[in-house]
Amino acid sequence: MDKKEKITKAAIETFLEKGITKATISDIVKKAGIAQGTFYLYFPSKLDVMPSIAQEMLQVILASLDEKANSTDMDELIEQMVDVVFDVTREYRELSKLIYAGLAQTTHIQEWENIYDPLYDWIEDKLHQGQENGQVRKFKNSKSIAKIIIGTIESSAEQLFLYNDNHMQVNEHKNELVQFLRIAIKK
Amino acid sequence: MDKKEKITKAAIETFLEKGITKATISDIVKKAGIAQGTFYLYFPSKLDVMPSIAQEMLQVILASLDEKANSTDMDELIEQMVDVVFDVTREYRELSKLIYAGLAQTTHIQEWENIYDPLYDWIEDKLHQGQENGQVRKFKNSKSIAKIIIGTIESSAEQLFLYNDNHMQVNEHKNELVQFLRIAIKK
Amino acid sequence: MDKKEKITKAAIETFLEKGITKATISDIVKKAGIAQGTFYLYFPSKLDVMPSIAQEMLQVILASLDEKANSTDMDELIEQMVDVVFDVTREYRELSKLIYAGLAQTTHIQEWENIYDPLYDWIEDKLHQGQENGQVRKFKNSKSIAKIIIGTIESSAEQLFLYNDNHMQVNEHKNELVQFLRIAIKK
Amino acid sequence: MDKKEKITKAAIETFLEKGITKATISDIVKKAGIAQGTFYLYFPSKLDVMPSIAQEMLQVILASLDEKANSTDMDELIEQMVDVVFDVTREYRELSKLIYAGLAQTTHIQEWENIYDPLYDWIEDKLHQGQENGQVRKFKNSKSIAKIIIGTIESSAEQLFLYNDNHMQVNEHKNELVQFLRIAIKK
DNA sequence: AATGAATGAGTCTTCATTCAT
DNA sequence: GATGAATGAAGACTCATTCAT
Repeated sequence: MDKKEKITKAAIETFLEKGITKATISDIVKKAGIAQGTFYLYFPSKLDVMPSIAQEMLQVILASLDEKANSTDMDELIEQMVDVVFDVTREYRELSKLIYAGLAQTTHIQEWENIYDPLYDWIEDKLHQGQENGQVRKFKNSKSIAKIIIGTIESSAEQLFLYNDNHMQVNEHKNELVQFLRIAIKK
Repeated sequence: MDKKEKITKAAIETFLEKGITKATISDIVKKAGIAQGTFYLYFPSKLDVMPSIAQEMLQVILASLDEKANSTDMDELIEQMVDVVFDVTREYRELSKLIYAGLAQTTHIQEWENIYDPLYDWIEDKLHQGQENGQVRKFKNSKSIAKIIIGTIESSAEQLFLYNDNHMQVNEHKNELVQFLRIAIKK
Repeated sequence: MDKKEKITKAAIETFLEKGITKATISDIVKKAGIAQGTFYLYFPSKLDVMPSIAQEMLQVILASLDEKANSTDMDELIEQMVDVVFDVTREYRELSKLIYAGLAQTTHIQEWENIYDPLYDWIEDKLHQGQENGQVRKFKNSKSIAKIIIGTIESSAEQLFLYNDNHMQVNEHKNELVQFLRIAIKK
Repeated sequence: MDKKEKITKAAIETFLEKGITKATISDIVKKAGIAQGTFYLYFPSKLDVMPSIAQEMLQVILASLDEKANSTDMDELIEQMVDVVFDVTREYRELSKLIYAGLAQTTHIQEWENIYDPLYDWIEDKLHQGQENGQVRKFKNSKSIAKIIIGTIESSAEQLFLYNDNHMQVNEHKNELVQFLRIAIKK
């Protein structure tokens, strides 16, 4: 494992443990097992490690979608998509939090968009297939719809797993969400 | 104006100018015109001012909804709601950013939920009225639907105004979103 | 109970809990149930409460000596004295510590001497009685001997109960001390 | 001279000049000629320098004992010991005070015991020699006796030089003390 | 006499950054 | 490239003290 990767892994762990603000470069290098000065040979600052981290998170989502969301039936597919995003968000709950937080502090917004693009493409592709099957209605701008769908699912996942008040019933909410998306999309 | 309010106002200004991380308590008290120690009589730390700020932001949204989103026609109402959230997010773009960033750093998640509750109630109320008019379909859990709607609109607003890549057409996206919500909700 | 006494009691508790350095006037007034400013009506500073505290400690020792150290046999009396100082030091272990610490920080040394005087007098008196009985040898300066005796017993008590390393056998050490004093004093 | 030693020396000077409470880390580093942050590489806080200081004080006593207290006659040896402790306490009066004050504020009591051990050993060794010469009586626990002797001498020195009321005649008191110890120890 | 909110000078402490090795 | 001791600027935070009520 090269130094850059070592630092990224150590940064993830440290951010998860302490939060971005309280994490120090000293913590990171200690965990990475390298010298204080070495960090600066690879990253100019703490926050510049964020894009690499976001990249990793999205790869997990995409891999999981490829594996688990492949039904040709739109009703089923929507449920599978919701399940994947919910599962990943739940499993990487803290990692998600820090990505959202980290991005709001960086100037890497543009990179963030680029990182998300493949996910929007994936959805758009599925929508097109659904339209060909006659299961999905026509859209003026299917890229927008893709973004809306992802936004809808992710905001629910956030409410449930990041800002969870423990009063919300996960399954009940999920069923409403799936129903909501089905009606909004289907022909 | 009491000291707590003074501090909150000053904190908003300071956070907007410098960002949360770079803002110092020293900056805030200078702007508030109070002594360094006085800050600590009201808030234990910089981030503990965030809930008050979030409160204020939500009040703006609620006031704006009351004023501008009062159609009895569900199609129109949805567009009005989207407009309000879009307008407020656009206008208070930086304030929104800092709230999202700030919350991810605090442990005030529970408070955050309490702050948002009146907004969910507002939507739920409108949904019930729509159901009585026969314009809106029945839901198992209308609170969930309210949260989904807000999440959907806000995530779009975020994508457009906070993480905007400048490639998205605002109006086109908005129209898709309105359409999306109408279909998802209506009978 | 008047305010001054209230403050003294509260100061003792606070010093015991937090140590003198870390104890704040704010802590003391909170415990005393009075206002911040009220403290300054009775004491100019935190350390100026110390003499009152020392006074209280010595009263306990003197009362205990009067009650428990009254044998007319010098051998027995010495053991009783040692027992009393040991018992009091053990029981008021923390109070003792803070008195020793507090005195080194105050400028109330003179007061401290005055406070201890009755104790030296008590010992001197007993020595004179012993000399009349023919049990005690003659001294050039019996006040000095009184101070030496007290110093010897107290330093042992400190070693045992304040700076105790848990390796010293209390009884064995006490027996040596009693024997040591008996031989040093007796005819 | 390494940094740790530099800091210790500077701390001694600073404590002597200002007292422990009023001495600041800033004072210490200025005197040591190092940066503020460097202090924290060697000591976690101001009071954690105390054991090093105590160490140094004891070395002075031991060196002085080795040099000046080496008579084979017990009567003479006792007087030499008393002289040494009196001289050192008088000369390092303020240093002594601050050690007593500092230790009472730290949690380094165990270290304190370890620091004193060589002194107790020194005395014990002399007692054994005296027993072999037939000048000293037998003890059940000679370690206890060593501690009692040191305690007796030091408490006298404290009374005379630290908490001195200026009414005590040093020589007269010393003579009584020497006599007291001779009788208590000798066969 | 009593209050307690407000003060702000003064410290402690952290930590990104450097640079001689 | 790698190191890590040293730096010192920068901020957080405390708390004795004041004073209008």
